Amino acid sequence: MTNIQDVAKAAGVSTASVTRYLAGQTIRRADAVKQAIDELGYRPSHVARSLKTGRHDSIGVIVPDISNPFFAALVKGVEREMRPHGMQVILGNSDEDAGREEALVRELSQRTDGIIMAPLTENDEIPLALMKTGIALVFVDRDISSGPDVDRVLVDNASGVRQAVDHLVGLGHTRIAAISGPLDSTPGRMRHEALLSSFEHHGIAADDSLLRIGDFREASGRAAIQEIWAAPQRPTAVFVANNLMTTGALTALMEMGVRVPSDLSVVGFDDLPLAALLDPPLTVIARPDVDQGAAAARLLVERLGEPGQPSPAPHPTQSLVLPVELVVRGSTIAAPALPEGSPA
Amino acid sequence: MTNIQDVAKAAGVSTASVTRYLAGQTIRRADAVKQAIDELGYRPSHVARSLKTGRHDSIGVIVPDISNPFFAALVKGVEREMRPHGMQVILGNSDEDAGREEALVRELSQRTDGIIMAPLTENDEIPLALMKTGIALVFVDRDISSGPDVDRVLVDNASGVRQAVDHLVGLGHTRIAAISGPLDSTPGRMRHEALLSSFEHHGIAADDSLLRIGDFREASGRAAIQEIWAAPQRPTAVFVANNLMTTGALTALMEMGVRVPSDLSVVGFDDLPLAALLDPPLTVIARPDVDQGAAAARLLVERLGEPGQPSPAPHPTQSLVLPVELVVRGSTIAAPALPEGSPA
DNA sequence: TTGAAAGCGCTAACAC
DNA sequence: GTGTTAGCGCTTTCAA
Repeated sequence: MTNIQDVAKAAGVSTASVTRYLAGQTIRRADAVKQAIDELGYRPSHVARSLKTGRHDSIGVIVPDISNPFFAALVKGVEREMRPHGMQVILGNSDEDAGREEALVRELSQRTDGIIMAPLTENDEIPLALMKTGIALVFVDRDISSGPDVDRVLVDNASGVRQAVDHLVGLGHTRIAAISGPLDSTPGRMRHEALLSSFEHHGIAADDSLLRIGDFREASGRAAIQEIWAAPQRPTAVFVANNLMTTGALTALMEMGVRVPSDLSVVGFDDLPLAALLDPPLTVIARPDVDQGAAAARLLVERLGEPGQPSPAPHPTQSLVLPVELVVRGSTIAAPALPEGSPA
Repeated sequence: MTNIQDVAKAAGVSTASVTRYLAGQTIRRADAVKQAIDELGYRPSHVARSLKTGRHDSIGVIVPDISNPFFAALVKGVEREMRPHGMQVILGNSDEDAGREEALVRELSQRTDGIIMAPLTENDEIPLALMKTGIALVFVDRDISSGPDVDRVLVDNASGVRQAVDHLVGLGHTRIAAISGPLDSTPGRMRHEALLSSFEHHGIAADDSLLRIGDFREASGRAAIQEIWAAPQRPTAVFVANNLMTTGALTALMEMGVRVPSDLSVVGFDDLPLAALLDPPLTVIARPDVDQGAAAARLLVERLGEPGQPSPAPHPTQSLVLPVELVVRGSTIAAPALPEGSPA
């Protein structure tokens, strides 16, 4: 590879002048340098530059599952926001694996100026270690319980669950099942807690045989709904705490011959790309995905500044909570008439 | 940050010995070095190491659209295959934008030892430039017309289209519409060519009013099906060349009140995560996604070798063509009885 | 086995 | 505005 010395020699200047030219400063022999660069096909070594400056002009995004459309959209939001700032976005997919998350953090913290991540669990200690290295950090979608001093973007999980439960109760449902996410993750815990408090608010008794905890993956949604449907008293509606588990639950229901919504109303957290095309179209709590990523990217840019510019002054961390929205489609209908002898 | 000198000093050895320890060689004062590393929390600088060795122990994957489930799955396959080899996977999403693809290639070629990519078009010159830098390269899913000397993994597009057309013809369809992909991309061109030759093989006249070219994105599927449905003689079946356009077409059909499959049979290329849950369940050509990524990763590993090991001897490039498979679900049924006066 | 020292390619004082 | 030069942190000859 041709290096800066070759260019300097060819242009008859010092390497310092080439650097200055590259940095956009005005130098006398700019044309000669430009020509030398073009002719030699010179590309500055990113590695050498990083070693010298300690900057990388890139950021990392670490998500638990890139094949979850929510995270794919989130990443898109980050990229769109970062593009005009001249920062490369490097993506890491931890595949819901703590070991892999750690490897990614270790790796990306050496190649980037800042990291946007959705920690696997609230007890995740990996981000703590990261913060000590001084790299800029933004949590998105998920939080950790200790170490509050980080920028973060979350959605209003509690409000979403409340809207879902209100909607079902408004349709006359009282036997409501739920498939929650892992209680050691922020969205899992917040949604589950909001569910219980919504039940309480509406005077609905929490029936353990109708409450299941999954792991946010498709298979756990399948298993959970099968158990729920085997309960002594079946529910008339079910709330599922994320998109993948909803998919699993719907598949299992179809296989079991349970008709949605006549046998069972279904409302899911997270919109799905094809939710409107499903049979029936799915009622969901939709939350911002692209926007959530973009918001996280903006927080990071505020902290890092633009490439080539001096870093902005440190400022207090920010917590953003984005609103969510109930989208009523066809998978929720009024509860069937109460069987004889039921309480009002 | 603590560096190798600090460790060497603390352990009372030279930096060379620390390097040797890190490389797994046996040195006399190994314990002291280990202790110094632990106490100081030393992490070798990846940047400095890369500058010196020219290796990165990581690979890049560049896809046109990470929110396309096909590419998300492909990336997953790459990561799963790479993990045991100790190589980090860095992901780039070009968002179907040539400028962004170029930026990613420029960036990742400086941070990785090899790149797996799906070039945007067959005329894409970016990979050619990349090959000149000597970095290892594997094409996946898409190819470029010039510069054949690259490892590649494709799927049997022609066979897939043939299976789809055979299936429709077998159901009695003769007025078959098609929404093809961009003719300057490998899958777009191959599928379109296979379509025309399948038509010819079955004696079906290609009707321009039923043939549309999209861009593999959802909106173009919507627009195309609307145009097709406005044709003087409507089709009884449509073939759509990828998943996103299929989604768009189905949405538009629903909005137009066209019933699938009674009004129109639909077969799509690419399976969808929710294809079985759609109304009706979608008949598709399913192709390997995770496996395609894993295969590409394997080719790259064969070329690069393991981190820390000497590189394997160069060997001829390989081209893999993976089989695809027709999955018949509910969106294709027998063609309606011919209107009076039609030819047999 | 070990240490000294050169140098990967670049940037940023510093002196002119 | 320009050139000289030290040095970012590491690996790798080379001699011992």
